[in-house]
Amino acid sequence: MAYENNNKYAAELYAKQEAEGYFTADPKSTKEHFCMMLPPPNITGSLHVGHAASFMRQDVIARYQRMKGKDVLWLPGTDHAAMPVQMLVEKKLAAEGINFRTLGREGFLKHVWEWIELYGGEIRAQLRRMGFSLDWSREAFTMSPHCNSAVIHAFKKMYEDGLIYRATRMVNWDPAMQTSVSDLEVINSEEAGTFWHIAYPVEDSVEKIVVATTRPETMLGDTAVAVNPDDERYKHLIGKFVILPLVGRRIPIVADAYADMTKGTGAVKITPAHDFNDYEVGKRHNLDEIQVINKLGKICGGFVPALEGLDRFAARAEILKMLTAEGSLVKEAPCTHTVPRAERGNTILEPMITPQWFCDVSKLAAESVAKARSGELKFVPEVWVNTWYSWLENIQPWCISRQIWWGHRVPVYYDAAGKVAYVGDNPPAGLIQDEDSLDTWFSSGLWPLETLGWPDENAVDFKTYFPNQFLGTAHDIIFFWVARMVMMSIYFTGKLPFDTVMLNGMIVDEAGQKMSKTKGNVISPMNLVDEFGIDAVRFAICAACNQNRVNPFGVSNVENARKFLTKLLNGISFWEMKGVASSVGGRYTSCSPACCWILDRMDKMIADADKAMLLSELRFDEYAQNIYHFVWDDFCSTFIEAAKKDMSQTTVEVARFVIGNILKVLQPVAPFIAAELWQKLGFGNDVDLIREGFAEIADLNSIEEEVAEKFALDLEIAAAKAKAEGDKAAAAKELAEIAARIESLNKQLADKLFVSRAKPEVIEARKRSLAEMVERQAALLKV
RNA sequence: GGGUGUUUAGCUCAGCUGGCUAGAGCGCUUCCUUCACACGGAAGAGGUCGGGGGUUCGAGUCCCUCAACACCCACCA
Repeated sequence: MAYENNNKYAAELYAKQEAEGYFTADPKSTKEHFCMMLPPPNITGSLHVGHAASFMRQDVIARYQRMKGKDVLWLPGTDHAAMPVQMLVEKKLAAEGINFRTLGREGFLKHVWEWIELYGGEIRAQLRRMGFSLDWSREAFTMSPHCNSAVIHAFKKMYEDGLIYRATRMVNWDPAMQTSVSDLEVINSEEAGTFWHIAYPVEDSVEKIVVATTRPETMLGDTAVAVNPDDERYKHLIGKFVILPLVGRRIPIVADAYADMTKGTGAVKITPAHDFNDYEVGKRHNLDEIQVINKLGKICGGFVPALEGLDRFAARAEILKMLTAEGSLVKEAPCTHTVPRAERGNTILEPMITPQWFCDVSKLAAESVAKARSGELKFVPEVWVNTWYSWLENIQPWCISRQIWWGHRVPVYYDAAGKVAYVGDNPPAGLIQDEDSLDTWFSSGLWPLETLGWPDENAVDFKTYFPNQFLGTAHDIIFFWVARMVMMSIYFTGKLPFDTVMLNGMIVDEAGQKMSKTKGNVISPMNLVDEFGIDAVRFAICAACNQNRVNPFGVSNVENARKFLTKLLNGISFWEMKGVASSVGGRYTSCSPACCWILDRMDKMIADADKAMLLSELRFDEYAQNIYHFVWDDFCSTFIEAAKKDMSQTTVEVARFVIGNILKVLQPVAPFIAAELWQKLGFGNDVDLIREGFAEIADLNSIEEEVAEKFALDLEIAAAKAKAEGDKAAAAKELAEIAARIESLNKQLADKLFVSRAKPEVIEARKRSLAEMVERQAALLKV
């Protein structure tokens, strides 16, 4: 009998359980409440193996906590994912020959909603296929009318409190998407580039000052050359002026510590409008900020008519040609430098001074740090707390506005004069709304609040389930999401949104490589489910989820899990033949040594399962491996073999008792096969296993424990004897090993320092070990 | 430049507050269609726990140091 793909059965059971409210939380329940939020995946996305692994861990927790007698709310939902969805729909329209801007905001959004209508169902169907025990009756969406009103409420409050403000500052600008992006969305990539040395003639002098740059196109906006005040080479030039080549602008030579004497030529061109550092230098020296690259990434300002309107990179080439022609380009050298690229779309970003909305989170960040320092906010694994501190302690204002259409629109309204006239919901007529939309993470940051009915603080769900007990998510969004939720919760409620955060590692392929489409090593969890069956995939994922930053995973993991399920089915089928389905089942006090032993092992297995599921531990790999080894090694290899030699009705009933507990421990990981067996063996209806109490230990008395220990030792001795009888050479080898071991134990026990300093239990253990060795030696010598 | 993590069998990894002969899965070798299971069973090979130093009766485990790899943050002339 082999484990076969049980997806059809799984789908039916899941549908039944969903329909009958088995996953639905009950605020009225007298049970302890346990709430966690599903990190909302992109509404138009599909389930990748990273989702599967992260959500799988959460499902194991949800199912385990339910069995432990809690009222569990695991709340599902999806995220509107502003930037990716905007890009997708823009692209789709472009393929149809439509420039999305010609549609206008409302027209474009209509297409977005149609797109969501078309593709929004996939991820939800996949979450169901994975068997995740989510409370679908409470499903949320970050762009729902309710979430929109929560966002507006939040914005208004933060605006009125002065945390949100509009300012014209330098931000990272994506010329392709034509929007600002936040610092976190910038990917710094090391790339090969060129250092160009350009000579700027000093006014009224034959001297020239040579500056080095990787971005010559920005020279059109230069308003100074900076040198280090201590730089002997340039000291005499400070306060003088240079004439900017090509442009003819007269710009000062300023002294600023920013100029690094060891870098380039020691003199640096200053373009305050297109470089973050230069922007700061410009502020210090009151320099003009001259914009020479527009929002489309094209040259503007009209300083060199031949370049006007050229793309920034085409302009670079032109400028180099012109500089060469006039002899100003004195040197070029290859170099590697860091290029800021957009996380979405990979466009090279352009620093740009634009008006944007900012959120000042410095105070909230400090409180978030304090909550972690005090231990109120816990991380699993703990190491992440350091990352938490280092980011939050150096936090910068968060640019929350985006110049795209899909997303929550900034709820600020202006009068005809362009002054802010209203902020919030239901604006009076005749005002003009701000064109910007909000960073997706602004609404995601409210997720644990808005999904429970907030801002209505009297909503039943909010009162019952907030704060949540737990959050599990991938570690790469600790800043984007976790930090924002914590800060927003602290701000609006004074409470943490949850007290334990599990940051899981990333699933990589079996060679440890990040999965990517370009590498072609992506594996689809849904394909695996189709091929191997849902329970095998679930078990495999659970067993692969260790606490490392990366979790290698591949088809072989699933094959292995499938073998295990087959082993389990076969082990149970043995007992079915012995009539286990019609037996009573129970924990018998007077049973065979093998029974005592299996109950003892079972107790350890259950205790280990409970330990692995502590919220401070969360060792999913150990949870799965624990079941694996108990079933395979203890229950099948040892217990069944022993029972074959000494079968009785009592043994069958102990077996039934053990099987019942195996199914309970298995339920969180492989719920469908567990439920099917539960019903087949007559324990109850399959739908109900999820509601059973978790496995409980048999709790052997000391006499039973001794019997169990003796059984284990006898097994070992019997195996050694059997081997010795068959193979004299092996017997001799084993005897030699035992003798050596006995000698070393004797030596240690004779060591006065050891005996005086070692802990008594260690000495006891050594003595016991010695006695066992002597017993084994005696047994072998008799052969 | 700052930080974090990793380094244990051919591969992927367990080894918690130091304590019995360092483990698992896969792979490998030999044998076995034994009546639950070949998605199986039995036996076996394979490790100076990254290098060096230290603390200790005792170190894979603690401390120092060096090295390699990975990732994060900052820099971005």
